[in-house]
Amino acid sequence: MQKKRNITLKELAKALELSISTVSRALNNHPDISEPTKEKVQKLAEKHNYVPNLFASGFRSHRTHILGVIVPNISHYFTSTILKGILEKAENSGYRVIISESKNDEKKQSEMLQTMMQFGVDGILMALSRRTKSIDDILKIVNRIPLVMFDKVSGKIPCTQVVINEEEAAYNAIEHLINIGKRRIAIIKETEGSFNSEKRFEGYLRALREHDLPIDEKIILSTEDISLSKGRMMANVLLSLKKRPDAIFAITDSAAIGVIKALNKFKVNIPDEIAVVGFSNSVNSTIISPSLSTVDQPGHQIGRTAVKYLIEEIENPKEDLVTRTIEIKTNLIVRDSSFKV
Amino acid sequence: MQKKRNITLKELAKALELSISTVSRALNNHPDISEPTKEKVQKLAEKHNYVPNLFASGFRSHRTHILGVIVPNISHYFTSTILKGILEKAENSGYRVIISESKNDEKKQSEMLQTMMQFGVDGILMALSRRTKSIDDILKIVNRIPLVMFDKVSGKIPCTQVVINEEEAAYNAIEHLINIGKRRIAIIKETEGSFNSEKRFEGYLRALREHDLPIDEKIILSTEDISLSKGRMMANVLLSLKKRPDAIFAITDSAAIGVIKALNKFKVNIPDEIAVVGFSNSVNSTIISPSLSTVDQPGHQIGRTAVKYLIEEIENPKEDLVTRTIEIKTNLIVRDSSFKV
DNA sequence: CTGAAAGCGCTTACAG
DNA sequence: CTGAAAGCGCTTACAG
Repeated sequence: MQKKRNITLKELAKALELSISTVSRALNNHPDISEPTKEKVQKLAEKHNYVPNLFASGFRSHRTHILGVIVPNISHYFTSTILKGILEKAENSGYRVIISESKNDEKKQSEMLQTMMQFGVDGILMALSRRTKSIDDILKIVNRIPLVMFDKVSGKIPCTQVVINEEEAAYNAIEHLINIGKRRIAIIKETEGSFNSEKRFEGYLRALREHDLPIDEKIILSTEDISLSKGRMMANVLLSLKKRPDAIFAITDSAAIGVIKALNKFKVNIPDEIAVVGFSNSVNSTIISPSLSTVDQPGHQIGRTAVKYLIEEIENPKEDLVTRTIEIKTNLIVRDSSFKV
Repeated sequence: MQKKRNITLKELAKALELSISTVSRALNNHPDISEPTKEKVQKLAEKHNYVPNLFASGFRSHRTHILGVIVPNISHYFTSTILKGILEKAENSGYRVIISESKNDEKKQSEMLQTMMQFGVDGILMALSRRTKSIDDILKIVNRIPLVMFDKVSGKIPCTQVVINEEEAAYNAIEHLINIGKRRIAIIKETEGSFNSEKRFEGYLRALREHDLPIDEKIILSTEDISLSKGRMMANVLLSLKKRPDAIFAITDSAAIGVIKALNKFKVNIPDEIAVVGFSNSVNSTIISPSLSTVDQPGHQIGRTAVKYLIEEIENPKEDLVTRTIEIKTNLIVRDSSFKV
């Protein structure tokens, strides 16, 4: 099929017996152009459904108005709410967004960065893939175009980082458990110390310390990839202890849900015998029974904020690279799994 | 900060005392160029971290290698699995993907189409937003660049459409309920006849008819926006009937989960008293208790397939526009909510 | 095997 | 108020 090409400035100019420059200016509402000319041009442009070729103008002006986004997994619910925020803010600011999945694969992540550069994106937003060992490729990027990181970040990369108050959020969750009378609180975290897992663990430790509760290695469990089935397994481990915990804090909702499933199976009363708190406020937390207390992470706001800072850096380039951390506040949502013991 | 610009062909040419043409050819592995020259060029390019400016080359060749994707809601789980498939297949085929949300807003959808055109995407993938009244804007697009629709489609748009076997899937679900001994099967569908809702309803009707079961308007419920809370409400309505149904088929998982929640609340035994079947196989369907029987929609495959056809049309332009429907098979997943009565 | 030159569609400093 | 011309970075038909 002979796809109709978009009409160009040149063709409009010819039809109007004007120069390309004049047509271009008329369309951009340049003050130099007379009203009658503007009208004439704009009318014809409309009639022919003229759409400027952004590739040409972007190419000319060294600006593409495209932002690149790299996330580990697009179908992770929390990630998708961040993306929502990113899309919304970007579109409202006149930017378009190219999204890529790194699939938690470091090599893939580097490739993505590379192609994003090739496409001449104006800036990059990214969440680190799990187990990113080498940040060399990222450091190279940082020197070339603005980069803003979110969620999974690294303090070693000099750029703006938008994160939640991980440590404090965990602290509040543990304090809540203490307030409802719990004294022996287990934690399920990640083996490999990711930024997020470590911060949450720190919050856990601080809460226990500040409330003069003992820290017991036996109820500090770590797992490689934290998931529903791992949560279930860890719960079984905890149930088999001589001194069972009276609360379990899992650093992700899916693990917490696994915990609840295991407790339900063994008819352990939640929250009386063992309370459970998760992290994320994913949809599932209201589906499971009893409903899960969890930390609400405002993904939408994280996305919007990250875009805001990125565009700021694109439009006002700074002299030096600095690590700047923006913390987004979270809320603990108390549901049945930890409600008044 | 003085961001380092990418090095250009011109600069490479100058450094090597070669012409731009030669450098370009060497980099593209053109057979005309001698081995020593190629090596020399490629070595220097690598050293300077040369990345071709795809904007320039795309602009030159009228091809951007960017696909536009428009979906109603990115954080809908099923959608995100489709996007996963789209991203994967596109990237493997050398295309990048721009994603936009229409938010089920028709005006937004038209705007998105417009900007996608401006960005010179090579083709568009889209799922219709709910309640799209006018398809004029879409018909205009179809004449200009390849368009492939998926999931929420319209028979009125002449293009390739990738959908699941909606009617058959619903038929199979109902037949399964009949096979486990159910005779009075209710359905919860949408008021405004979306393509998907209508097809599923047709499957429901055909199954009842072919098994000589009566069709009773009282247990055919419709709701505006089908959601968990609406599912709950509809279940309450059904429970209040003199002649209760012995099974409920909800055309979405979220509604089905609402149904289960309501039944649990009234201590109705699932599936003995009332069996429940949903549609989508969302994560939630394994979290709810009892676990939900549901139709698995292979989102990943839908996404991959849609991209496959789109690229085919981009690379081999056809003379005429035809409506072509590709059906992806689904599987009924039987879980506790409808297991052996 | 290599180079000079045109051109993709647009913007903008310069000239009048 | 309008136009001619350069140039963004690349590819490619043409020439040698």
